Amino acid sequence: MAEVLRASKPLPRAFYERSALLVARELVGKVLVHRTAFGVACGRIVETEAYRGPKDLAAHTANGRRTPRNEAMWGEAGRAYVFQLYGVHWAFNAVTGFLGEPHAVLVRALEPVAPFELSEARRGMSAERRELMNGPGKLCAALGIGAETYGVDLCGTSALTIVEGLPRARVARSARINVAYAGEWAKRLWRYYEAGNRWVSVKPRD
DNA sequence: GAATAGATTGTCT
DNA sequence: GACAATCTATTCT
Repeated sequence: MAEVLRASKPLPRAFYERSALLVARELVGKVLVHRTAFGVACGRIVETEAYRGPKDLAAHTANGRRTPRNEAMWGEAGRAYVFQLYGVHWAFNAVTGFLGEPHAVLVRALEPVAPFELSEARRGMSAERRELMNGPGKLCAALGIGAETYGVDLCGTSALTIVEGLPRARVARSARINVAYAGEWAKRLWRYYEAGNRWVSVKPRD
């Protein structure tokens, strides 16, 4: 896998300049990579969710809301939208669509990819554990994603990128997680995950 | 494996 | 002041 990563280039901007639903589906199987002074940590994307403001009431950009926090969602596709919730956990999104279209894809779970050392140290557990990066907050902790990566360009030479991954199994879909407040929008099947993958966060009940 | 409760703080109204 | 695109420990089956 390490060789695969070295040979892989970041996904081009054109990849992100499409419907969030399409990008969410196609991100499954790709590999998220973060290089820092401490080393490299990465994971294969196995679960995503699409957020499509201003109509989508589950999105931070619902009803055209635009604040310092969600500014990145209004910007260029292919950049990172990182936010903190519950004051402690970080979550990572890839901005999608065209300029002025505040859409993004939340990465909800990763399958560990070697080298594991840095992720294991950051999470204080072995890569054998299902909990290493099977949730939005957990994967950000494992990869060291935080305030410093806000708005970073995923398509350039940044420390944070997404590269072509390994073949994937069937991609299944379900309703998004923890967005009950969005009413009818919460029922949309905008969560995508690799069928049968043990690293998916919440067990699908489809 | 599944369900439940409590933690905890930045962000926006 | 209310709430949040969550996590962890705990308590069950």
